[in-house]
Amino acid sequence: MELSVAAPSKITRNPEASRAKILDAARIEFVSNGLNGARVDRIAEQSGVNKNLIYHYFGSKDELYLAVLERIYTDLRTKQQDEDLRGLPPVEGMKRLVSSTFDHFVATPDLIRLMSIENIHYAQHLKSSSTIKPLYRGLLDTIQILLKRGQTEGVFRANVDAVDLYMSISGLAYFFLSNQHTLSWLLDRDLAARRRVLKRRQHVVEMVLSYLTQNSPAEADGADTE
Amino acid sequence: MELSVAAPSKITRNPEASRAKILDAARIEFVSNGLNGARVDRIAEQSGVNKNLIYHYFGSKDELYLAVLERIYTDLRTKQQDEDLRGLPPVEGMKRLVSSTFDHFVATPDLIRLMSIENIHYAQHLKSSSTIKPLYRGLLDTIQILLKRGQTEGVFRANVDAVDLYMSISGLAYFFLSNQHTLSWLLDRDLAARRRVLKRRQHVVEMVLSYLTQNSPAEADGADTE
DNA sequence: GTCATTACTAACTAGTTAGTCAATAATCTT
DNA sequence: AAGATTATTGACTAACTAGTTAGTAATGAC
Repeated sequence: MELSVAAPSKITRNPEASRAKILDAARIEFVSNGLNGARVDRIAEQSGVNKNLIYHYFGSKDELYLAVLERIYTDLRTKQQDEDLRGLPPVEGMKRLVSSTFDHFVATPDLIRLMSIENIHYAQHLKSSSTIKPLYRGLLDTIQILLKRGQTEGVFRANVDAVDLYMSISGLAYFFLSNQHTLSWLLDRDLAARRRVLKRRQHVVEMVLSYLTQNSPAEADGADTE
Repeated sequence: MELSVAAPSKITRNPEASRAKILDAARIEFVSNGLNGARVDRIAEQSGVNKNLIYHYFGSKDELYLAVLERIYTDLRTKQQDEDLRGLPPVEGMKRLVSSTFDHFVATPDLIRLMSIENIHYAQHLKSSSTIKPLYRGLLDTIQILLKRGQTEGVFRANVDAVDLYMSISGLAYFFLSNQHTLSWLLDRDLAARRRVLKRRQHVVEMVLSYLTQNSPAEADGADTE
């Protein structure tokens, strides 16, 4: 059918290419339709391979979904080179950490959607993955290092929990993106518009930094110092 | 089969009770399994009515889902009596707004999950609802009123957008709850534990308030004053 | 070159699932 | 009390869908 110009061999069989095509099509299918909405037949059709090849390589729909999940999480933590930030002055380092987290979320809508989908399923697939969890250690360490140094230098407030801070940095960016469809409708704003996104980025950085750089108030209601 | 003691009439037919039973079962089913994972047969079984009665009252699975969605959104905005806060001193009013938003999210996990589910579906059902959207106007007005007065009194920073602030208040609480399953696993913490939740509440209030009460820095990178 | 392995395909199946049909009976209308 | 309407049911169906069976052909091992 197709007259190939050069291409030495590998015309009839190509396991790596097939695997990759399946994974790419699966990612699109799962991200667009969720786990239950995704159709194995559609993945086969879109990737141009026979359906049974999917089962040959991945075993089941759920295992294929897990493969997609592992890949996107690994990509996140590989690209997010936060170790570089550890040497920077604390304020500068935090600013960069917040904005790069925000930027990566914006650049990878698939990640946001898969995280939501996975939480709808009570993280049951993630929990069966051995590769994803270790990726998070480094990020928390980076936060901890910047936090400590900022506190020693007296520019950051005391008693900040690294995990809480991580959740706030992520949450401020995440919600805006994960819920943009409901929010855009309810608030009468196109949150996907470029200038909205940039404005939001600015807002998020400012919020995190003002929290960190303000002296912690002693009189916060109901809080006993742990 | 069942010997009823008193109960005057209404044994054989009871449209309102049937509708309510269907809606209750549907809520549990959609919240637990998502839109695609939910089964109409299971809703019929759990509510104890014949499946066709569901179609008689609600028309289709999607319309039933919308009915569940409308009800939970309406409940949120009915219980969230933010109008009361408008008369309070700005700092106090904001503190209460943040903590009551947080508390309502914590108290209504179904709402969080339905919001996530709806966003996975690109808010297509919400957009076909006429009842939900108007509910949000009042909340934004409350934020705007408190914001303005705080700025006039000189306790809040200038140039805060009410929509951005709303998204931050919600986002800080929402992410922690909506993604608690992945986060608990990845961060090695039981985020559902009572003391974690209380600590998080404290953290969120402090973050929003420090942002509001700190003077806005002029030197924020890349931001031209609009 | 033979044999085991691996890549790949077409056709099939058993189970599910949203939605319907056809009917009965309770309640409302007049 | 007759007739229309509405609540309620059990049985059915057409379409779908994850996974399988049984096979062919290319590649690698020796």
